[in-house]
Amino acid sequence: MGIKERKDREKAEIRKSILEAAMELFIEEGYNGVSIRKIAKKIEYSPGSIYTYFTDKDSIFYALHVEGFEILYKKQVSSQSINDPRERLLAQGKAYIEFALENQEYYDIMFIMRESIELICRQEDKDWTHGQRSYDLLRRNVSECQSAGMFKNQNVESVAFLLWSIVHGIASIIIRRGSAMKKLDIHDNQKTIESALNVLGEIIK
Amino acid sequence: MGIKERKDREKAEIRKSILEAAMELFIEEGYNGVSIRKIAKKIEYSPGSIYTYFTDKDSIFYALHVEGFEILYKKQVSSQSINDPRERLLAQGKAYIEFALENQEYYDIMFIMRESIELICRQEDKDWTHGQRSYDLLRRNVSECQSAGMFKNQNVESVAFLLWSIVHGIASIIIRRGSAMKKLDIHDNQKTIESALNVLGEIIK
DNA sequence: TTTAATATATTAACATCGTTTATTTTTTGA
DNA sequence: TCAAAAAATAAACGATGTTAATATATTAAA
Repeated sequence: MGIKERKDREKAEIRKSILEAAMELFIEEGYNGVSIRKIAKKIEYSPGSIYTYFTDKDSIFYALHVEGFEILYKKQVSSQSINDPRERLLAQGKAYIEFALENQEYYDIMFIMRESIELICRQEDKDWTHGQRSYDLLRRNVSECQSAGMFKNQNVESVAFLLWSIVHGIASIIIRRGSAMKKLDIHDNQKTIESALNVLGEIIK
Repeated sequence: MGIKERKDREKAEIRKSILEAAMELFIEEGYNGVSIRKIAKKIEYSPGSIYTYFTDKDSIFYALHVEGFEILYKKQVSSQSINDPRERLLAQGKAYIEFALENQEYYDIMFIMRESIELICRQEDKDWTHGQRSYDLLRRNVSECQSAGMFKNQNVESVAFLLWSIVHGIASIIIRRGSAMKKLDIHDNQKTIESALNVLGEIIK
């Protein structure tokens, strides 16, 4: 029964090439550059064929959103090896922002864009499978920090939400307002992030 | 010379009605619900007429963005009356988030949306006049907190950027991921924000 | 008041978009 | 080899932003 397997493999390959083409167009030409017709032209298929692999345009972005969470989670896990809970938490924050800046388009799709997020709500029955896994990691780290004496008299949920807000805030401002920041006397993103995280490190005790 | 004035007034009124129609459509039907043709129908003009008042669709969103900053700045100024610098800073943060949640569509246009922000970069010669004013207020407050002994050994710019990131993070997560949050065991936005700000208040010393 | 100039409004067209349907081509399994 | 199934296509639909040619008001000067 190797034939069906090859078939599946081929289907998966075409699917992948659609996602690759979509991502390339998104990087090169922005959101408006991503059209079914352009994707089709890029992979040398007819526009209609795309609908054999994806139900609509939004679901292409949804698939990219899933890809993005895979990358993020791997990165997060690899920063989990640190023993000290406080250091581990800070490293996770750093990894999150690093991911966001190294994969700005993925981050946009995963956390900022209207289009993909609207679909997620439908697609996942208002659940949020992929984000959940990453968020659970954060919660666990916060909880372990608390066991180590940090965040006294604080709710784990509140702290986790606040920390996520902080790193998301930093990442999304830089992604969306990078050029405006230059006029706020913020010139070096890398340095700004570092010092912001330093302030955060000083502050979190 | 009252004629020219009346003329200008009339022009301004039509302009305003375009913006009102655009905002209504945005609130009622989301971004895709805002089209030149629908705006035109709503104000009983032909689609082409819109272009007498705005160069393109993006510049309509740009105008809304400017409106939004007017509202935000007023709100921020009114929370400036508090004497204690630390309390004033916290109040400003609260006012910021309050504005964001009470005017989610404005906030979206001002800080999250791709379309309007892309234009801002062109329109304002990569400057950011309207945000600048609000950001200066934040900087001043941070600076005065520092004079009062807070944020020792910290850079004003870094602290300001971090604080902006925090409130922006909270606001934008709730606006974009409100439904997903329910699945993260976050049910009451208002309570979450309050306790997140409480943690922040505890943390900031 | 009439007329020329100007500002505003409209219509119709263009290219593009996402998506669907009917049709054709290709591939599969017996 | 051939019927059935799957995949790919072309053509069409309605909708979009925008523009150019045209028509209609409105204004300022004669």
